[in-house]
Amino acid sequence: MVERFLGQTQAPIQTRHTRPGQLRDGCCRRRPSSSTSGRRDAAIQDLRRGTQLAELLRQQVELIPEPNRRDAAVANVGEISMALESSLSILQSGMVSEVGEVGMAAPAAAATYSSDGGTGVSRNGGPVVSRTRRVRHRRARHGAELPIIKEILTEAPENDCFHWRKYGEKKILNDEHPRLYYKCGYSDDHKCPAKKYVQQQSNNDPPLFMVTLINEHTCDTLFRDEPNSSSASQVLDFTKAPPLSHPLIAATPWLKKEEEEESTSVTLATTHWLRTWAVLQRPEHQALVLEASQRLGKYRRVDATA
DNA sequence: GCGATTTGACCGTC
DNA sequence: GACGGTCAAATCGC
Repeated sequence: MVERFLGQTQAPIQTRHTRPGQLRDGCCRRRPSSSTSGRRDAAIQDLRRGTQLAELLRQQVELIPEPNRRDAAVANVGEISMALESSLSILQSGMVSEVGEVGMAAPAAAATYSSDGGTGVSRNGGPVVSRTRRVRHRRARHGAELPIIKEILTEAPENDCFHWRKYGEKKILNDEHPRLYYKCGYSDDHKCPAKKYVQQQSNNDPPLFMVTLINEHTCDTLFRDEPNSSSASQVLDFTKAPPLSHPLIAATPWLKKEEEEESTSVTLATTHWLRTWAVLQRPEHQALVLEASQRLGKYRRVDATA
């Protein structure tokens, strides 16, 4: 029996437990729709397909024998997955609330949370109302503002492919759940400044967590090869990804200016996906993409004959 | 034995 | 003084 992917609910894809071959039949390209909701649905379908492909790619890069390059590649694919899931959240919520500065190296930019106590929407479509809370400016010990890279509402706060070490836990005033403090597992070895705070936001099943990421990782760049290295091809580098105005976006017919105000979230979400896709199209990544495609084709044939 | 986690104390900011 | 963030000793688990 061929399981349908598009017919699944909007529950998040549990990438950690997805095995090779689980990519569902039916995730073929959507047809552009003239309506805004149709375009939104189409974008959601594409993003889901992208998430499946990212998982497939992750399984491929995990076969890289060299631990350092493998970890860096897995981390980058994790960023892809986070970008896609964030984009899905945007589309399913119909609202966008960007927090902080987002660099090209971290395409999972958009969050479904506003730090002023606004509302978000869970990935299964239900509204998430965050309590009004006092938000203090986060400052480093010596008074400097901590750069918040992004805030993400997620059901899987651990699922970002980075190695974190917990260093504290604190009961926060007027919050039911404690805040957990993590720093990069390489903070000592490589002086990586990345940190993240995780706080449960709801008692839903599964619960939702607000993840606040502080500082960019520098540890993964240490693992990257030099530009002239012949072995650099298996490391995805988002710093070279095309800008938002890339022709790929302009060439997407269902993102024309009409109904612009309603298509903003579609555009943003699709931008993340197009950027991801454009990176994967780069020649140095073609070997991985080709292998993933071949495996995908094999699994589809298995599904089709099942 | 070693690395990760826990948790109370401490520190800086407001 | 209250609060959030971090430290570091104690503890846990493999």
